[in-house]
Amino acid sequence: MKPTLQDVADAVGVSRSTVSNAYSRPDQLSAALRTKILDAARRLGYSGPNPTARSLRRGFVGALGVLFTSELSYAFTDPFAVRFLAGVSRTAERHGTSLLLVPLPADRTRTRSVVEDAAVDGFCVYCVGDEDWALRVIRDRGLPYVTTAARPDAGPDDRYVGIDERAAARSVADHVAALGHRRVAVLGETVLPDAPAGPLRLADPGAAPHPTTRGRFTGFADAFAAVGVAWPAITVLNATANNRAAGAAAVASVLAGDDPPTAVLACSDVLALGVLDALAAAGPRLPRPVSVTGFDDIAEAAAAGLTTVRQPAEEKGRLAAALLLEPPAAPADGHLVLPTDLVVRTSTGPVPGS
Amino acid sequence: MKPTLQDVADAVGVSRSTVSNAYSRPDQLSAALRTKILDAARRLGYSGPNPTARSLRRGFVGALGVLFTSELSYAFTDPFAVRFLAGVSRTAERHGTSLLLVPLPADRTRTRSVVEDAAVDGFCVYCVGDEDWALRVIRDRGLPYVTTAARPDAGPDDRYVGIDERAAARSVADHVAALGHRRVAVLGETVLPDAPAGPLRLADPGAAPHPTTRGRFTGFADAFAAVGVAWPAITVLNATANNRAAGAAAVASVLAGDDPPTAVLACSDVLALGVLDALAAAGPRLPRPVSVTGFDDIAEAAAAGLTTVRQPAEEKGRLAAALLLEPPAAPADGHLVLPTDLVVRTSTGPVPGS
DNA sequence: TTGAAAGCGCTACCAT
DNA sequence: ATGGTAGCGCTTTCAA
Repeated sequence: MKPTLQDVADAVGVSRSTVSNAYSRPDQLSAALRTKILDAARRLGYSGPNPTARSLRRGFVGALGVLFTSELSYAFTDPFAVRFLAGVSRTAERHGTSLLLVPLPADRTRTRSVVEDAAVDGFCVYCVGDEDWALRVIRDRGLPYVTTAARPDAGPDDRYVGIDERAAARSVADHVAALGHRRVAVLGETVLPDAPAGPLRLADPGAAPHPTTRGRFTGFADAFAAVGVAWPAITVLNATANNRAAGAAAVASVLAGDDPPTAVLACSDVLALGVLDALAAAGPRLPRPVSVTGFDDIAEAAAAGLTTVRQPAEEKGRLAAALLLEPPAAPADGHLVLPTDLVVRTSTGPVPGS
Repeated sequence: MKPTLQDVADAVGVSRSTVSNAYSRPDQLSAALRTKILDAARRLGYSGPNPTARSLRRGFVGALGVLFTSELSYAFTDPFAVRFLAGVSRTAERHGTSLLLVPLPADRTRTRSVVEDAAVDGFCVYCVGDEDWALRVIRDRGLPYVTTAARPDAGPDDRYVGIDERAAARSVADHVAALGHRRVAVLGETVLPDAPAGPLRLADPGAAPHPTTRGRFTGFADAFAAVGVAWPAITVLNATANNRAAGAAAVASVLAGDDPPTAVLACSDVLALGVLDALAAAGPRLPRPVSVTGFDDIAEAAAAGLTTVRQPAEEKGRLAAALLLEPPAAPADGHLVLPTDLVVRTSTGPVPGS
């Protein structure tokens, strides 16, 4: 049996409070007594107060939950997510706070979920897809949280650190439109639940259930509407996951068709890189070059010459954690809207023959 | 005040045990009563048992600690570390286990450390540098743990999942030696504590304090000894961190010298990529091309044409977690030695003029 | 500077 | 199927 604080107290002949103080409030007892206690502890094999018991008693844990509403391994697979986490971890480190990465089980019917059982003082929720369920649990638990995007069901206590999705998307779409592109496709991930890879009917950009996709599609639509291209004339492409292969799969059929778009605007860089892969694979069979844009500006984007919108990934993570860990950092309304930049590289060019 | 389980029990007029069962052991009470309890809970705003109290009572937490003996953000910055984590998270996910990433404070003198306070059931320790202190804490706490390398101070209970560092290093060094290289440099990170960037005196490869560096240097030495190049004839280069820039900085001075080595063998791909950067920067000033090798085979290695040793990064993480979460997975001796492969690309070639 | 008392919120065992 | 009892290991008033 592991010894407890009580055992140490007994061994030294003092009370539990004193042993507790020896660990947690060294200034509350004489140095001599403290040494004596610590020595006895070492001798008995007592390694300090039990963290769980301590948390229970104190009422807080010293850990921040990080929730990815997707497979947990996504967090380490997607370059943007990794940089976000790097930012979160930087803030956490400064505070000596641990990070609890919580896997969201595919099976939500399990009686008790990991989110309900997470011993944390708050949550950073990285929004990808359908996190409403998890957010409800977090709210019910009364835990503070920060999301990476404005939520449609946001309450007054909701904090987030995001970007102006619509304006950012518009900036890159304006660039594409200015190059003369009129036959274009937009590409998002899980545009509609359970949709297959490839073209999709979407009545209007606001019909995309996920807020991020909705915001970006709306920005794309704004830009093209301004040059006379109405939404129905735009091809909507669906990817079944946010990765390169899924991006390639999503455009495959339209690239194989006989009148492919002259530009594809993707909702993320990884999807856009997938489009570039598909283009390379289709190669000489294509009637003309296709412009491609991404979103995020991950490291790989530069190497690939991808035109994209840069958003400050690490900063987003740093601030998300700071909103929780450094309350004064939070502005009155709890929102932080970060700047974005259009980054023009070689993946976009004028419409062939225009 | 948040309601407690007791409040719900009072409201429904049952005992605490019954409410507890409603959440944790649904089969222990009638469906009707359970529904009634859950409804009352919702009405009162009770969101389920307090995770901390539950852990205290049950004696386990349902979380695995992951310890990086370095800045926590290193975990998300180094490509190899990220893939390792992806593997860990995959196993964790399968078990519905959370991952607690604990930051190791630079300041180890703080009375109580995050390692002592981490509420976890075990630890995956990613070895980089000086983790002895942290390992002692973990052992003292009596927690099971797995490291990513054999530890010199390993006890009988120590489990690890690693590779044969020495043999792996030898395989790539043999390749370099076979190409005729005799004037070579080896490059490691923090070869000696607090050493500056650049050349270093190291009496013999076994003198490197860090086990991984020691193993790899020894393998390099083996290969060159076999072709008549003794250790003292090999230049030892030190990088002050495991990243590209540090790799470049480490070789800068020897590249600027008038008799640079014909090959540089690095202990990691990121370091090797840094050497490639330095080579590119030195460019035409160099008397002859320099062969470079890495270690790990991260994604960037392929793009850069880097000759390296592949080790299964994700697998390492997956198995490390499995050793903890699936005890039967652990072989009797608690070790798992994973295979490695020499991957020859374009960064190595025959000695010029040989 | 030290100690006694009073729980933190829950679950598991054993009865009924 | 349900309830009573007895802590899990600790910290924090408060009084001495």
